[in-house]
Amino acid sequence: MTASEPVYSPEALKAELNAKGWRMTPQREIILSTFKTLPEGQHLSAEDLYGRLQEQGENISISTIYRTVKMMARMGILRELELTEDHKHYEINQPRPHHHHHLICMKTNQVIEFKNDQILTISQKVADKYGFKVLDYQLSIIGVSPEGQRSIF
Amino acid sequence: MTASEPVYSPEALKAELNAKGWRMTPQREIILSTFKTLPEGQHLSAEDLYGRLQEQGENISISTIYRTVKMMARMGILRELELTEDHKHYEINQPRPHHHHHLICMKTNQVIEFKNDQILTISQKVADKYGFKVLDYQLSIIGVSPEGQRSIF
DNA sequence: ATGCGTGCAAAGTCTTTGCAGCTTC
DNA sequence: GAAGCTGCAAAGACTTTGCACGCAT
Repeated sequence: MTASEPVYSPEALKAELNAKGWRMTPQREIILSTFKTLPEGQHLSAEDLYGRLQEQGENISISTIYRTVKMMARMGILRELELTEDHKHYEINQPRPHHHHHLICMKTNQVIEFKNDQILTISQKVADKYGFKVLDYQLSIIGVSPEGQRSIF
Repeated sequence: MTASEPVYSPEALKAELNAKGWRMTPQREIILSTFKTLPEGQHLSAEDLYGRLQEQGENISISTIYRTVKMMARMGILRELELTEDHKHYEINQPRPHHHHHLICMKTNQVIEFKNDQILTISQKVADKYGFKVLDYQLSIIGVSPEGQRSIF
């Protein structure tokens, strides 16, 4: 998937998995669907997703969750976000105009999303120069929020 | 430190630490100096740094290294990089024109640096809008390199 | 029928923390 | 002198892996 193709349907996922000799499973479909219905701006860690599915009565093991989100990130379906905390977060990888970036406060862990069209252009130009296929592009601005600036430490 | 101030000297580090009631130590000076003399484009994980210091006969414990790089990242002296591997890398946080970004191959873990002046402008505009003080800004383009594209998986 | 995927539990990797003694201010 | 800092070892958090069984193709 390039940055400007539509979000995956279950059928598209199945087709791509099968093309690689892999398989569609109920677990993979549930996980994809969970991310697709997540409100914009929400992102889940593996544990978040596990808890959420448990609440819904879906018993998908934590191993499968880790395996699946990593696979989907490698396919470009999910974005792997490194916010300030010590674990990864995932969210659906949406094309413009939904694609966004993150402004992160190092002190409070606050995360603000923002959009900017120039970044796609810059990213594609750089990727083209080196012959890379783009899966995702993220501008992360790391700083200190107004609240964070009020504390000395 | 904002994105356009000069790189830290030992004296500047000491001054800033003291202002917060903290202290300068030989370990902190050695670690700062190691990053400052690192060739552009090199970045070290905590273990890398530990090994490198061991080779030089500097016995700084791994705990101190973790504590120090995290502290320096929070101060804006080091950039914390999340490449594709499962641990963080650190490098000195340099102002323009040395500031750069990363193009990362998800399959081969290859990392290419690139520079782009627009990104500073964009970042400062976004940060200003929300009243954030900028410590670092990183555009990470995640994709697949030409070599990576040749393998099916 | 084949062999990929899942769940479980165990192991692994990276990172953090409690504490006693040392060092800096 | 007071308080932060280090080193050590132990613990902690997150993630991966081996294996047997089940399920998609």
